[in-house]
This record gives sequence, C-alpha cells and structure tokens, in this order.
Amino acid sequence: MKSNHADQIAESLEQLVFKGEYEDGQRLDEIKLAAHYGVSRTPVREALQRLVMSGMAVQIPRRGVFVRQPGPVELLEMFETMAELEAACGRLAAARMPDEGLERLAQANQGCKDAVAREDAAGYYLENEAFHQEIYRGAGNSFLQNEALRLQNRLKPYRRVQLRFRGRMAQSLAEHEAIVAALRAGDAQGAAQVLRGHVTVQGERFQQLMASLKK
Amino acid sequence: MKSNHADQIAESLEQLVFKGEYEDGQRLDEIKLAAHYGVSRTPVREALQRLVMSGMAVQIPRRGVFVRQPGPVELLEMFETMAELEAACGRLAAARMPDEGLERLAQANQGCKDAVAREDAAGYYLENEAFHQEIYRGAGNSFLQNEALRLQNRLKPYRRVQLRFRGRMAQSLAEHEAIVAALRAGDAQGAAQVLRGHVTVQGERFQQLMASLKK
DNA sequence: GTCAACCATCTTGTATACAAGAATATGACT
DNA sequence: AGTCATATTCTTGTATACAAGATGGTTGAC
Repeated sequence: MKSNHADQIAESLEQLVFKGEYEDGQRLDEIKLAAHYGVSRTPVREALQRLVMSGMAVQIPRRGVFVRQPGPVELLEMFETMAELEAACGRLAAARMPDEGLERLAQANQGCKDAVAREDAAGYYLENEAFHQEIYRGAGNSFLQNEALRLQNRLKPYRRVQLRFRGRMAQSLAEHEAIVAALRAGDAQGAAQVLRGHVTVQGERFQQLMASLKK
Repeated sequence: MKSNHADQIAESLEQLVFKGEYEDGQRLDEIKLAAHYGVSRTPVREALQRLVMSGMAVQIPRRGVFVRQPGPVELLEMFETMAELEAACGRLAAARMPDEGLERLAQANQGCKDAVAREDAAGYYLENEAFHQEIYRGAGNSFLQNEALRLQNRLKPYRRVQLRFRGRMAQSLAEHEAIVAALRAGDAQGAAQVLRGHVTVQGERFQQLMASLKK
C-alpha cells in the first residue's frame, strides 16, 4: 500500500467505471485525475493504460482516453462468452474434479441455499461466486481458470443487478443442484449444457431488466 | 508510424519475445532498451506494461519486469483453452453463419488445399489462419471473436513449428472438410466436437515435438 | 452574413531530473 | 576467518519540463 501509486489509481478508476460514475464516451482527463489523486500525470497515465488494456476505455491517439461502457449488445455477447467458458470449465471439470473439489462445491452450494433461506441477497451473491469459481478451478486448467475469472470479474457489476428478479434465486438453486449432480456423475456433456443455460439466462434476464428500465 | 513510439516498441518487443530472443526469466532493462531504441525510458516503460498485461512478462515491484515464456504445461493449457473457444465458436457458427460466411470458409479451405498441393507450408499457414478466423467471425459474437483472435495470436509462434509434422497437413485438411460439412448442415454439436479435436491435437503434437527436441 | 483560414490554447506524448527502495559490496567485530 | 551491519550504487517509480499535434475561436475576406 506504500509504493505503486499507479496500481491504486487503476483499481480506483476500475471501481468508478464499474459503478457507472463515468458515462460512456466521457473523457478521462489526465490532469484533473492527477490533481484529484494528488499525484503527477505519470502514474495516472499508467493507470489509464491499464483501463484501455482491460477494454474499459478506448484510447484515441493525441486525443485522450474515453470510458467505454458496454452497450446492450456487447453485454449480451459477454454473457454468451461467459456461458461458453463456463460450459468448457464444466466439461473438463466433469472428468478432472477431485473429491475435495466436489466437496467444496457442495459446500458453496449449501452456502447458497442458506443465503436464500435467510433471504440474504448479498450473501447469496458471494456464495454463488465461490460456487462458480470452484468449477473454474475444477477444470484443472490454470489458464482457462484465469480467463474465466477475468470475465467473471468484468461482468460482476451486471450480475449483481439481476439478482433482484423475483424467483430467480430459487431457479438458480435448482440449476446448481443439476450442475453438482452432473459433475458428480462425471457427465461432461450434461454439466456443460446446464452451465451454459445457467449463465445464458443471466444475460437474458439482464437484458429484460434493462429494457424495462428504459421505459 | 509517426507518433506512438511506445506502440512500435511494444510490438517489436512482442516479436522478440515470440521469437525466443529472450530467455525465460530474463530481465528487460529499461535503460538498455531505451538506448537500443533511441528513446527515453518513458515509452519503454509503457511498452513493458503492455507486455505484462499480455502475460508475456511479469512485473515484480521495485525489481523490474522479467520475460515469462510459457512452459510445456501452460502451453498445453493454452491449446486446450483455444480448443474450447473454437468449439464454442463452431457451436454458435453452426446456427448463425450466413451463406457468405460459408462461402468464404469454403474459399479459405480451398486455399488450404491448394497450398498443400503446392507443398507450400507458409501458404497453408496463412490460409489455415484465415479459415479459423472465418469461424470466429461466423459465431456472430464480436466479443467472443476478439477473445479467440487474441489467443490465436498468442499461440501463433507455437502452431507454426508444429506444421512440420509429416502427414499433419493432410489430416488437418480432412478435419477441415468435416468442419465445413458440419457447419453447412447446421450441426452445432458436430462442429464443436470436430473443432475441439482439431485444435487439441495441435497442442499434443507440439508437446511431442518439444519432447523429441529435448532429448 | 457566412465560410474559411490562421492563430492561440490545451492536451497528449516524450525527455529528463529527482526520490526512494533494493541488492551488493565492503568493512568491522566477534 | 566468518558473519552481520552499513554504505554505496543501481534500478524503479514519480515529478516536472518540453515538444508536437489537435481543437476551437477569432478574424478577415468574399
């Protein structure tokens, strides 16, 4: 927390962009940000470059960097990609997941159930994240695991919103059960299929929510 | 080609790392690189940050950045991930690919065939790349397409080596035919399965090659 | 009055200077 | 002679100064 001002600024900016503090297309002024964070332009520039590399902003040469909030189409594409990534993880995990992994998965699922029983949305969110991450881990492929984690993190703010749907948590739980069962049985195709649907539906729900908000 | 020194240096460094000019764990000296490229440290630092973000180097705070060549295990993981990504593209492309896309795909495949007939390895490499990229495009998902392109680019230097295998090109052609047929028929599962195998075998061949070279 | 060209200003991109931390080498003490 | 502590030096991280390009306004001409 001492050195690496640039890292802190990058994380701070990521959070701000995630939270929607910046509108799409808004220019991120190096000088203003530098003044705001009380540092010089250099660390700010490094932080901005990270945002650009992460796809959260675009850089136009000699013009500056502009925040780039994904539109509805891109969000749907991202959810679809996430679904395919998770399906791949599930496919591989069905063959490779060790008993301890299945144990942790069941534990996370139990955590989800408890959270639903308590009507604890925040708790469910956390346990659900752990549940999915356990599947990534179970794929036995660190590279794929990291890619999945990256996209999961990127979609985090959008998944959060969509939990409000009435009845969504219950349906989600049922799907979790099916996922655990398929992985326990070593059913690669089944696990992939259920996971794909499980994630795809999130994107669709989000779209519905957006559409209803637009009115 | 005028402004953006940093971009040029980043690309140059990427190429050098790809070509294996730098060994794994070697430190990339900002000052030496700056002197070599005839610029100051600032653009070099920006370029190095990009390498780090791309995963081709790791940065240790207050120590510098060190090139990180993927080991055999990570390479296999990357190929496996590529296989799953391509399978996903194929799955979606089976339902979404327009006639023009199928046309371009068949054209690229014909290019592959011609290159094999000419025993033109370099030509085959290019046409094969176009063939696969057409599938990414056919998935009708720009985000997924970009992810696939990114990983394809990252694996480029390793796929190149593996073409030398006797008989690999012929087998590859047969698989291409199967892929085209499945996509034409709209057979999502078939396309995914063939593509997955088609890419996975490349990783395995590469491993064999590495093992034989190690002796 | 309107359009275009030119100039001023602002912003990014680059260079250099400065500060802080880490590694290494050297010296003193046991 | 070996080990620990300290100082020096080298490297990264940050700040500031400078250059080049782009934007917008203003002014002049038609």
